[in-house]
Amino acid sequence: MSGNSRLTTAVHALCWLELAHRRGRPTLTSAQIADSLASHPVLIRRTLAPLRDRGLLDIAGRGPGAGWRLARPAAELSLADVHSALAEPAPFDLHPHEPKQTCPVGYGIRPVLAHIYAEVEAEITAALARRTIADVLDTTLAEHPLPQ
Amino acid sequence: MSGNSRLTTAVHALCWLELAHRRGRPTLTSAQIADSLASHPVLIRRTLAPLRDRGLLDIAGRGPGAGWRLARPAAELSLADVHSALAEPAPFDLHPHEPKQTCPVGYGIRPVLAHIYAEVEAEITAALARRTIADVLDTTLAEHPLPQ
DNA sequence: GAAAGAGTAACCATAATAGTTACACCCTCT
DNA sequence: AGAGGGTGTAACTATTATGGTTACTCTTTC
Repeated sequence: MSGNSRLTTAVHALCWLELAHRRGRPTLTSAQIADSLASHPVLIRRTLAPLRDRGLLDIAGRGPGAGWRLARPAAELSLADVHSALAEPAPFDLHPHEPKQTCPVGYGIRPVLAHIYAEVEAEITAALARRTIADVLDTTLAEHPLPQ
Repeated sequence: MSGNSRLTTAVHALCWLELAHRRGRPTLTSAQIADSLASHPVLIRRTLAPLRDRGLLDIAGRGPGAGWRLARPAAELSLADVHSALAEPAPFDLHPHEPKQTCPVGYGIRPVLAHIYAEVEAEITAALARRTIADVLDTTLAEHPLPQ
C-alpha cells in the first residue's frame, strides 16, 4: 500500500460511468462503481468528491435512485483534467530541510530544481492531456474485449 | 515527511562534487556532502549507493582520505541518468487489487492505463534528460550567486 | 416509518521516507 | 600494533500517505 492509484481509480470510474451512459444507464451509485473496481463505496466517494467539486461529475438526485453521472461528454474529459482535479502530489520534492545557505550549491540550487521539476510536471500534464476518458474506454473495449 | 526528495539530494550532492572538482578538490566525504545538504552522512551514503553501483560515482581510496568523486564528466551526467539509477517510483500505480474481470472496464483497462503511464514515464525521462549536472551547477552559480 | 443513497469522521494496517544510532570493516598513519 | 578516519549496513524511531473499513448523519423516495 505504497503507491498512488487514485488516478487509476478515478479514470476507471469515469470510464465505467461512460459505458453505463452509452448503454442507457444515466447514473451509477458508488456501490455499483466500487463493484467494478473491487473496492469500497466510501473510497469511491472520497476519490470522486474532488472531481464533483471541480465540475467533472455530478450527483443526479438524492436519496434512493440517486447516483453519479458525468457532467461533461467523455470526449471532452482529458486525463489531465482528472489529474488536476485530484491534486496529485508532484513526483519530486525539494529538500526536506533548508540546505546550507553559505554553500554556493545550497544557496542557489532550489529555484533551479524547482524550475526543472515544474517542467517535468508540465510534461506529465501534456501527456495526460492527449487522452480522454472516451479514448481510454474505446481503446479498452477495442483492444481488450471480454472473452466470448 | 511524505514526498520523495532523493532526486534533489542526489543532484545536489553531484553538483557539490562537481564544484569541489572545479576548485581542485578531487573528492568529498559523505560528512562534507551532508554538511551542504543539512543532512546526515548515512543518508548521503544510502542515497548515493545506487549511483555508485551504476557507475555514476565512485569512491576514491579507503580509510582516511577516502571520498566520493564523479565517475564521469558532469556534462555527461544527465538528471535522467540519476533518476534511473535511483529507481524512483512511478507517479501512478494501477489498481491495488485486481478489478472485476466480468466487467468490460475492469477486464480491459489495465493494459491501456499501463501504456499511458509508460508514456508519462517516458516524458519524465525525456525532460530530465535535457539537463546535466553541469547545467544545473552552471545555472545555479550564474542565476543565484552567493551574495557579496 | 423504512430503506436507499451520499457525506464524512474516525480508526486501523501497511509502507515509504527521513532521521539517527550503532557497529563492522578497511585502510593509513604514527 | 594501535589509533583514527572513512565507508557499508542493519536496526530502530517518528511522521506521513494510502487503502480499507465501520459507523454515523442527512436527505429523499417509497
